[in-house]
Amino acid sequence: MPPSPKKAAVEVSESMHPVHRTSVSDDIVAQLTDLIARNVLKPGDRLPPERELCKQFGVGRSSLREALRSLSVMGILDGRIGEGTFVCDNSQYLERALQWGFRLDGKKLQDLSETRLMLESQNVFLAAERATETDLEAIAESLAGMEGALQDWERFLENDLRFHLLIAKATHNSILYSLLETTRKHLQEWIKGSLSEPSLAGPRAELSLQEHHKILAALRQRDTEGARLAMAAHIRSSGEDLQIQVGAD
Amino acid sequence: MPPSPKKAAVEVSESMHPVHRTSVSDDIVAQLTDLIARNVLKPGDRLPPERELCKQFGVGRSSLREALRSLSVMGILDGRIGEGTFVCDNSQYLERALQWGFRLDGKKLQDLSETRLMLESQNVFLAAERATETDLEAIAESLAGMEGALQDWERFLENDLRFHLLIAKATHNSILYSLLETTRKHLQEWIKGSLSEPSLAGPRAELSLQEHHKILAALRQRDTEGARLAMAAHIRSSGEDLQIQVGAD
DNA sequence: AAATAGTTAATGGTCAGACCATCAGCAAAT
DNA sequence: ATTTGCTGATGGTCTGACCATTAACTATTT
Repeated sequence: MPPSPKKAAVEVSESMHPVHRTSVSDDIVAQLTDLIARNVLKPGDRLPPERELCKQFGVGRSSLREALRSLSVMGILDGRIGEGTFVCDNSQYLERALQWGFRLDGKKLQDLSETRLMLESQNVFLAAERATETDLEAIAESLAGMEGALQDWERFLENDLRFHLLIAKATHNSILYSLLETTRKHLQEWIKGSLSEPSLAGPRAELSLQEHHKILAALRQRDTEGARLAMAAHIRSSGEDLQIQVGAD
Repeated sequence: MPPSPKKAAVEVSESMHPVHRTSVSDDIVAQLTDLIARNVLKPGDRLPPERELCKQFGVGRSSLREALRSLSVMGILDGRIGEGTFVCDNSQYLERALQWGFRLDGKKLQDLSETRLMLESQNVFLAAERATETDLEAIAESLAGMEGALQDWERFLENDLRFHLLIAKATHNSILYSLLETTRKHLQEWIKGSLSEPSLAGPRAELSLQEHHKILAALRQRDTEGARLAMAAHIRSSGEDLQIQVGAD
């Protein structure tokens, strides 16, 4: 043996790099998602039976099922006993993904409402430019629904939500719509969880209605800046109101 | 047998509702995500061995593994051979989820860049209010990095990206940061795919530098509106430039 | 002929057991 | 004190079996 007391190991880091240990099911997930992303597998399509996919991929059924199940959990595939496995026709992948993210990432309430403020402001700005007559009609309808539900808090809120989502839809930008929808939903759930009583009676509802009318008016006039300001004011006002209720808890 | 030729089936839809057949692995996924969302399982924690979890849940190993694997694919769990299964310490669940969403949801390029414009504008606005001295220093450093890499296109872009992400970070709003980061990354990949040559030599880089300097100056002066305008102008300008290159394809 | 009931094959869902690959920890050897 | 080799624990994979449900077909009844 060489008597050298301290022999440094050969340094060959340049010529070799860590091996990539890719698990079988991860590989299958990657392949399938690729097929879906490239639209080779279209929503509604039926995959071959599991036992046959096993042969095609050359893997055991467990590994294959781990991959399929992963995609099912994410809302991308849908397996039905006796029928087969299908690609979900929802195509709302971004929304689903966002829900998972919000659910697990314990975000601060302030960050959430800040994000919402930005989204709503920008959405109404774009909507003022792009809303079609049909869009405006639908928005007006939801506002009418609010007016007709001053005594029914549940229905009032429902139409309130519809009003805002219809505006987002009127941007004709599906990303902005998805972002606002999930942000709002998550925020609403958060509130529901920490607010025992909906309360919020007469005067607040009247004010809210007034604010919504202002927004719709700006939209109709294609007043982008005015719409943005009206929306920001509305959200700030309702936010303050909420603050009071939560704070008084 | 009753001789009635046409006996209508009993209508009891009111008193019975479709049974909820919940698959075993879905149940486990729900339980585990709940534990994580409620912080009972903290990032870095190690789960019991699979064979023991099987007993605790009272399920077979396949079903359990389908659940664990689903969470692994989503970047929530991390299984290491010989060591165990751990809760990912990333805690960037929202980012991961967004990546999945963007990957599968074939979004229009215009929607993406529009979303990016909004995020960057709003982020720089908030950053002008909230950036700490450390934040500003880091941003200035990345700008210096750009200046020192006028000949190295790769490094220039790298510092460019860093500049924008540091601004997003300076908002101290993790949601806005995640949204911008994933949107940008996805956009960049999209571009890389449809752009063979990076080209874009001297004059464009100089202009870009100038715009970045304006943004930083506005940030330093806490000029929220100025920062927003500078950023919007910058993105529009670089967007037009990109349009030319892609269009000239 | 039409509606109903029963049968069968296909398919996803679950379980059990086995084996492999890899890692941490420890003991033995140098 | 460092290296080497062993061992048990653990995730990863495969196989085969059985169950539950569905659709399609067949036989029966009306």
